[in-house]
Amino acid sequence: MAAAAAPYEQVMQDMRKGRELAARLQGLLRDSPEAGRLVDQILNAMSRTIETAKAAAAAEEGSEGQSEVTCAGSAGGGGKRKAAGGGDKRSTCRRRAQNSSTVTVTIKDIEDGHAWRKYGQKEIQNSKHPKAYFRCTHKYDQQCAAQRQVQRCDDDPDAFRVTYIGVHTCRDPASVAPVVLHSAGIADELHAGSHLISFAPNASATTSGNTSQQTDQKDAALLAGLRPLKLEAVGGSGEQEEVLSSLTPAGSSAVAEAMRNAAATPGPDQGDVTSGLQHCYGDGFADMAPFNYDDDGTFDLDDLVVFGFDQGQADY
DNA sequence: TGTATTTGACCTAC
DNA sequence: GTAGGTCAAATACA
Repeated sequence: MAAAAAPYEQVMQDMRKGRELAARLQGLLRDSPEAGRLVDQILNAMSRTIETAKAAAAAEEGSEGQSEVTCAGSAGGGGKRKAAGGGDKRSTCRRRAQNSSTVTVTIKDIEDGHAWRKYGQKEIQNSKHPKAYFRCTHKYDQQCAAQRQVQRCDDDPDAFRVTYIGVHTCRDPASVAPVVLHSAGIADELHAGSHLISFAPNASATTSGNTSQQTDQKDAALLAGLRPLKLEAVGGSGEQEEVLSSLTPAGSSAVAEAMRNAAATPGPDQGDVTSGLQHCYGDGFADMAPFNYDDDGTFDLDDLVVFGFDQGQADY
């Protein structure tokens, strides 16, 4: 327990900073591009917070130290699964509700500026809507263990219940913002590998061919007011009611455009921006809740609903 | 042609 | 035994 004291201090420090930044952001969000920079700072602070918390939790957990959700490289190469031998490699990897930070939030817009790759979808018992499973696009090239599960709310079709598992450790070239973090003191504390959201309209100064090409086109679609999230209603057969797909790195710039064109676009005006925060804050705040972050510890980002949280060490 | 998504099957936790 | 989570071949798309 003594070992957790230092991380706890760090946690509290970061969270206070997050709250302060959030308060500032509220005032700026309306029409200032500086909101973008603040968002970036908040994301990084939260990311650090979560990592610190995880470290503390791991220390307490002792031997249960592995906090990542998945085993890197277990599926990267390919090869048939019915694999031979007998020993299933995944048996050690696949755990339900693993000991990693797991946060569930309810948001209206699931766009969060990260590149997600859908790897599965499942009908869930007692739920009208299927649950979609996403992992970070950079799971294999950067060993980023972040995952999320998205399910449309039964009672509010406009809302999504998003479960974030793990924290991004990747540095998405399509998401890295050309935003200069020049705020005194703050930028220095930010470290590489944390969340970065681009608020630049053309963040396609990337060299990875696949994303640049697709990003351009999806940005174009986004500029036309479309969301990167595609919802396909599949009525009739009743097999699936909807499919969540196509979250792309382009989303980050979509947010920027949504901000810029908020007045002119009938779409999700600032909601897009706050929704990015929603998950961010949901991640951070909910994660920190067990650390007694604050009595009334709300960020006043009113759209955020912390639906619930599970500590990584929760017994399952 | 390369990449992302879909989807059925498989595997594990409960 | 069932439900949830993941894999990977097939397919779609840009």
